[in-house]
Amino acid sequence: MASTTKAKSATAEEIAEQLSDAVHEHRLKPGAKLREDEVSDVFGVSRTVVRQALRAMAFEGLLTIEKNRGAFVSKPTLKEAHEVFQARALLEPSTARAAAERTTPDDIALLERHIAEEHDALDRGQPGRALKLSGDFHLEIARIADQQTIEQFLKQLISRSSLVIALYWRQRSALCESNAHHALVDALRNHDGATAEELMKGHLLDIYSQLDLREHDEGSTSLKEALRRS
Amino acid sequence: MASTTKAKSATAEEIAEQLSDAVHEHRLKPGAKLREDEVSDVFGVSRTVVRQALRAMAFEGLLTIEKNRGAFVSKPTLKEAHEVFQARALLEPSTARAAAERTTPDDIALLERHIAEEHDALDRGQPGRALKLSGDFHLEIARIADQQTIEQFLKQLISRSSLVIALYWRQRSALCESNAHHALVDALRNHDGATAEELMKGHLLDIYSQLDLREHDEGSTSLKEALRRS
DNA sequence: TTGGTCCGGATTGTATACAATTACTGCCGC
DNA sequence: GCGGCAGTAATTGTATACAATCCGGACCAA
Repeated sequence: MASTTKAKSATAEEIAEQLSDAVHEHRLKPGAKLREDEVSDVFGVSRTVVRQALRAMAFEGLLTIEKNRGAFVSKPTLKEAHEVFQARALLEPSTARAAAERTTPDDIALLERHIAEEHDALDRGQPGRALKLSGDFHLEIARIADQQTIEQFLKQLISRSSLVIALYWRQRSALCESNAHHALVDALRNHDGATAEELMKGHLLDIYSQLDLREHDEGSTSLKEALRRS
Repeated sequence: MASTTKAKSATAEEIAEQLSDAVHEHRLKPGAKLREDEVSDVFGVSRTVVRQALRAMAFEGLLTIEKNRGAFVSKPTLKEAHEVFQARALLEPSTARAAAERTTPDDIALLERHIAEEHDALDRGQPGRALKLSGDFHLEIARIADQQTIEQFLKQLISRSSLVIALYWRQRSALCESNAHHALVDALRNHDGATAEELMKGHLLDIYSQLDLREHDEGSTSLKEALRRS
């Protein structure tokens, strides 16, 4: 599963982060199962630590743990997909406004480096990594706003957004959001809170509108799962 | 700690819920330590299950787990206190508006029963229980709005609010919020989203303004802890 | 073939044993 | 009395052993 069989002896946080990255970059796709002793082999720790990591990820919404069955990468429903972006629409614009009033030159430099990395990843044909960086960009804004609580929620929402994108993204349109991020940085640099708020609102709507939200059959697995839950 | 030494063999979720109730009702106060084998004795399960419960509570912000030291009921800082109510101000008014459009007569009956219980608890001299019910009232509104994601966040925010209130509530003013809740129910019954939103906004500001947010020394323990972190 | 049942293997859930770390007490020197 | 130091008890962190549950295939009967 992972690129290289990694080093031994890791903490639960490190395991969770590496697995989270894999999910964010769509190397682990929704529905994939994570067996405990498989993960424990890869990371060279006991199942005890692995279970900590998996449960932590479940709490963030990345995994869904079914009792006696195991941990699976979550498959957000259409309803959950809507809810995620509704919640983001409530939290992020105000946060962007607050961030604009506190942005320092260092922050600007960091954000611009971030965008550059994002472009770089796209050029190298690593869309998964670009997507993860794009999510981190949004997180960075919450950090600048110095709102740890909201940042924490946003982390979960962005994680779930990544799953939503994996499931419902329209293939035809490439991710053209880099421009939106650049405009946001401009607003932040100018301490223009109102514009930052509006840009963020529009940016979220833009992503939202690029999702395919129609009801559709989910392939063979959904039938089995539907029966299981009967 | 608990009222009666409870029955044996409970699940992690049950343990977390009972402990959470104790925190919400201020029977477990911020700073209190929860030892693993003590809890495991009370509930008649092994430490393994207890640790699951404690970690789950830590994710919700109720507990803070310090490595090799144990789990303590969280003591939100002033900054965190502000952040909690800022986040609630972003989430709850819109949610109340959404709820107003979906409220059913059954929901109204439920909410009114809820308020009655709240008054009852106050009359019986159980302010802790009244506070918990008050928090559940807010959660109920998110449920009516059919926003599970926001409901989940709100659960955490209300938990933390309970801790904030335990630490920063001005003793002099009794909790007079019951009227606010009643007015909200009226707005919901009339499907008056705009009014519900405004009432919720005002209600949150009301609670917020009743907190004592000045900087102040935190007593003897903070010194020891400050030294520990040096 | 279809349907059902039973059994074996695989996987997760729980308890326990052990290691690592911390806190505490008592003692000593000053 | 005060501050440092050591040894021990107490507590948490991790690994492992065992129990419970689930999945899948074999087998049999209709």
